[in-house]
Amino acid sequence: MEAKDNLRQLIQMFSTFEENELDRIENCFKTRIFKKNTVLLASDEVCKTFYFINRGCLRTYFITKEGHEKTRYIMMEPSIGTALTSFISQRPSFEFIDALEESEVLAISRTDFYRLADEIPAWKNFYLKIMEMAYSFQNRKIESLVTLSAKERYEQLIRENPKVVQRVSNKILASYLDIKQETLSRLKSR
Amino acid sequence: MEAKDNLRQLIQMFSTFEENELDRIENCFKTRIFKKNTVLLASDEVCKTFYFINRGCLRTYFITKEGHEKTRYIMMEPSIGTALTSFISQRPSFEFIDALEESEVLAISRTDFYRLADEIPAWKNFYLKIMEMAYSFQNRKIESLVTLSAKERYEQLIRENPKVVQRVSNKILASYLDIKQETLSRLKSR
DNA sequence: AAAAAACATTGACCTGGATCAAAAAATCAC
DNA sequence: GTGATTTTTTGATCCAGGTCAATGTTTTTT
Repeated sequence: MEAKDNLRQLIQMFSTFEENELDRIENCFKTRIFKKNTVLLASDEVCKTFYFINRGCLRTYFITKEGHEKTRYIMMEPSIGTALTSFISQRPSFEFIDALEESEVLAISRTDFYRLADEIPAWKNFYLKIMEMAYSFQNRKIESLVTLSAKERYEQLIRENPKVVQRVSNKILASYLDIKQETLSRLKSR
Repeated sequence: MEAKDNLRQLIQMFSTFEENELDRIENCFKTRIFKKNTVLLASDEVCKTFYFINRGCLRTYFITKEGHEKTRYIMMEPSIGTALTSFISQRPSFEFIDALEESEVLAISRTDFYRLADEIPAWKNFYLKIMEMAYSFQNRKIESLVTLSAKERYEQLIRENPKVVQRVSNKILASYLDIKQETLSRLKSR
């Protein structure tokens, strides 16, 4: 099956698995399809699912007390992710997850995810790698926020993630870059 | 020995160890004392050490192309840390580590750190917990940067980490909060 | 304890990006 | 396909926090 093959391929980039471990892991994932704009996790809910995106695009974001959306992370196929803070702590999430396009994902429950971590050492390494990457990603984001202008952040995104710029609306891109939609529009015309 | 007892106490807050494991771990750490302003890691060096701060205060920071310091993290006793991105990847660090006060630390080499992770499951869990915490911390920092004003970030720091505000110079605090020293000075007088 | 260096404060001024408002263009729903 | 909703663009204005410069104050060095 197409989606599960893609999953196998991706997780093997992070850690080394036996065939039977891959079978075991694969069986924990269930296919789900979400229509555009579906909310997979609302704020105040506890995040109990980890996603592999096989087709489409999800994002995590939160809403400020002034009512503005701030996008933390955009997941475009093939990739993985979830509302990590809540997934880890099992406290209510301040983040939302929603689908920016119709998306086909493979989902694993937190219970299964952690069971795998206890029972398959390579899966614990996989988890560790994910955390390392997530950390580095956030670190990089802070670096961009504190050293680059709005325009430079936009140019960096075009350079490093042109697919996202092509497929995602300016409204969402702006919220990802932490600038206003109006500003982004002006940046592009300059 | 005082410092090593403090180390034992701290790591047991993250994971559960046997006595003999603790002995083993403890033996990997060497005591070092750094004078104020000592640079423990310069940018472009590869970070090969992880620190437990038993007394004093270290920080990680980087320098922008305009020559401004940006402080990422302040470690005040008792705590742990290092220039994580380089420590993980073993690529040259863009971050520096230096001592904000005369500090007594226990240091473990990356080689020993990873050997322990392979040989003591509880240490791998410890590492995972650290990564989870580091991730959450960075996430929180981004949230503060994108939702709070300079004044609100300063007030949050006073609220959540008053010790740091007392012991660290305004120059460093400002670079931690991503504001200018002059602005911080004005905030305080308002 | 004096000189030097680093740090903190205060003032005047400037600017990148936000805000508010309204029109134009694209997308969606039936 | 057409009306409704959402997104994008453009204009006018504002302001938090930066910059530059000068003066105090504290810390370090000798």
